[in-house]
Amino acid sequence: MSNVRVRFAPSPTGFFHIGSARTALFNWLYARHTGGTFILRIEDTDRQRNTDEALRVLLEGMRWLGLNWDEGPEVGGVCGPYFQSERSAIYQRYLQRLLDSGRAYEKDGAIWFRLEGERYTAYDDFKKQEVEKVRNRPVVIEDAVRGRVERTEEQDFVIFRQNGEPVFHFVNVVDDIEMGITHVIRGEDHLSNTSKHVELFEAFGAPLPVFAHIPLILKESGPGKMSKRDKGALIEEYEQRHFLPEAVRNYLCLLGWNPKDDQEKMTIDSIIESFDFPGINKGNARFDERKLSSLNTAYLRELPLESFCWLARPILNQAGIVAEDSNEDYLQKVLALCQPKARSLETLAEFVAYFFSDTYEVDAKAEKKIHRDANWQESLQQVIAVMHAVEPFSAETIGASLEKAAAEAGIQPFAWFPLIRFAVSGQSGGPDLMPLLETLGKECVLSRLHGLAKC
RNA sequence: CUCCCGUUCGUCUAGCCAGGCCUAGGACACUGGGUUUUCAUCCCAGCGACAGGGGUUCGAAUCCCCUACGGGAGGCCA
Repeated sequence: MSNVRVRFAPSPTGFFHIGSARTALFNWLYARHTGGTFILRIEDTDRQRNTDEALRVLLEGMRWLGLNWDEGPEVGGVCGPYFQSERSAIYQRYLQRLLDSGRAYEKDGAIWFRLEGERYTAYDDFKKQEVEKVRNRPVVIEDAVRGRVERTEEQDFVIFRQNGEPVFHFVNVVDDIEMGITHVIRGEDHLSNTSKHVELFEAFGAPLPVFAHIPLILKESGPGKMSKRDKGALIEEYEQRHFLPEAVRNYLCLLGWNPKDDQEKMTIDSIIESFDFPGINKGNARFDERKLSSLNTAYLRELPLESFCWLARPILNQAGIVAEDSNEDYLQKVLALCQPKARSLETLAEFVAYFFSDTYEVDAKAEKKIHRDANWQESLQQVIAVMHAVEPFSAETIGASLEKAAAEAGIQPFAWFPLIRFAVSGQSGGPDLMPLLETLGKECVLSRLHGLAKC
């Protein structure tokens, strides 16, 4: 156990943003890498939007990604409470220290932090007004990701609002001091705030934590960082779309960090082992769902069949494809056939639909392809004749019969495959054809072949 | 407007700190082949980038400066 203490300090907003999730992930990884402590602290100083539901979404998202916390809500810890709304007494104590040392003062009913330095007034083109500024010494931030960063804070800032509530900068620093946070890992959008925070740490005479500002996640298309309204911005979305959490987590690791050895699909243990600040990039990373999907497919394919079935069953039930009390053996057989071919759990229902019902989508492209062969009707009749004769109706016997018939007709047996597949599934792709036919059964196969012949 | 950060294939990135090993490597996507009786995997190949300009140097993707572009911050939001 090292003395590293990191924290993820989200404000419950009702959704779990992918950028927040990645910040949580990096903190968690660093804690696990160093054998330190990962703390979850809820920054609920804000108004009405902090509801129980908002907290639930957050905690569920954390659990879904497998980010367990060592101190925080539900698990407690020595530095509690872990909700800022319950820490008022601590903030009052710290405020008193600043008041006593003359580093805080009241103005307009709010309490301000006083910077040290020579005061003057200047016109602020952003605020479009005259403001008091301070000729202050620059704050030096030794950032673990970006190196030395200098920034000068030049205006006093509010630390307690008129309504008596402390503001983010104040509570954030106080809690980090109180909780013994050693490393502050957060998004680059906080880099500019860091000078305020350093001023506060110093005013309290507290040692500075190591700061590590990680790059932001940019939206997939268009300018700017990912915002909650963008597609793919919320962790809940991936859960609902049945992405595998290991895949999402793996992808998130790669957004702004890499192990520098060309590895991409990695176990979480190997990521924990190699995760460190030098591997974190400085430039922002653009989100790319295609890459996430390819990772997701890779994870899906290597799931044990048992796990695959366990995940697939409720999805198919919910989609109305498979009844709750359906034939277990048949379902197992279908899923075993489909796992190596399916791209995602999200699309699994449509992928397997034709196994469970005679009404299923017909792929227009596949149909066009079939019709392109002028003799397709004739071929279909030949296939029907073959299928009629197959007994027993097993993958091996069907294959052998087709091969024999094809040889007699002087063609390659696989020339019929796309036609057969389309006739029984309406698709151009899918599981291995022979086992597929065996699984559907003779009656169903013949009926569908005849069905297509009538068209 | 001010301040801070960044900039290698379409995207994620390796290389940059310790300049020559870079005709810039990998992955996703895309295209074309091959394996597979179909489908999918898999394999091979192709496509494709050092933002621009100056400097330092025998030599720069790598060091320095400028410009451009991108991102962030500048709330009694977090």
